[in-house]
Amino acid sequence: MRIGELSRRTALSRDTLRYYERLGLIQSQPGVEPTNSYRDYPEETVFTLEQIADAQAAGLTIAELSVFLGQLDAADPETFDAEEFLQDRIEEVEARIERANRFLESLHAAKRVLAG
Amino acid sequence: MRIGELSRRTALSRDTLRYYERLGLIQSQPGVEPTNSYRDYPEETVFTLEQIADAQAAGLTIAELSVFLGQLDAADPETFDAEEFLQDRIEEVEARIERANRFLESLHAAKRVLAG
DNA sequence: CAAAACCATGGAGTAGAGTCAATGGTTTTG
DNA sequence: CAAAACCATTGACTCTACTCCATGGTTTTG
Repeated sequence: MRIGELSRRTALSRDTLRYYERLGLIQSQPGVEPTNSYRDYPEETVFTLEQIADAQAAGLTIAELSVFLGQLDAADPETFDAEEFLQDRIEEVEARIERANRFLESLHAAKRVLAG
Repeated sequence: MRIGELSRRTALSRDTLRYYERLGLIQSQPGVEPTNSYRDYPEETVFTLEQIADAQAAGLTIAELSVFLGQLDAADPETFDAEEFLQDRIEEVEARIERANRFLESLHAAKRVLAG
């Protein structure tokens, strides 16, 4: 699909999509028509972008995401430990969710005070 | 307490603490000694900073946090609806937590693939 | 008491994640 | 077929949340 449709379906701006593509988070192909320079995004990009949104909500940076989306095969498999990377991310995300839940409870408490 | 102790106890840099104070998230007093310009932070600041960390993990911006920490009494009570503000934050945070949990599952799945 | 550690203020600089604008082509549509 | 809608590329700009630096004064400590 073209970038316009992808933008509509993901609610992300074209600029954001191009930005993600520059960073390598998503990819596109030249498109079937050779007459223009329009790019073609595969259907699965929609799913990838959903994952990106989830990962960002979980607090990952785009650099970390790149590693995750790149199937975790970093340049040097000698120095990069994929399992360790995943374990570290898991712990960070769990900690973040805990904090978020604690804050959610504060929000509810504040609301009860207002109402009561 | 002085800023150094607060920094140690919260693991936040002095610069960050001063930054937060400039934005009004925390407050300090001139300190008992009149001979210097050292500021004194009340004990409760530690708790406030914990809340700030939680709120940030939950995805709130500092601007939103200011409203929340300011006891929700915005300038004009005619145009500002505190209950609505809280409800909106609650929904956003819940959505964020859902996304984060979904991503956490992706991390676990990736780890299983690596191991298995 | 001198060196090390601490403090304040002001302003500049940085990193991350987009966002905007200019320019110039290509499709779609009424 | 012309206007409207779409697309690509480049580079500059913005915003948020810090972080660093320079300067100069104050405490603490061996």
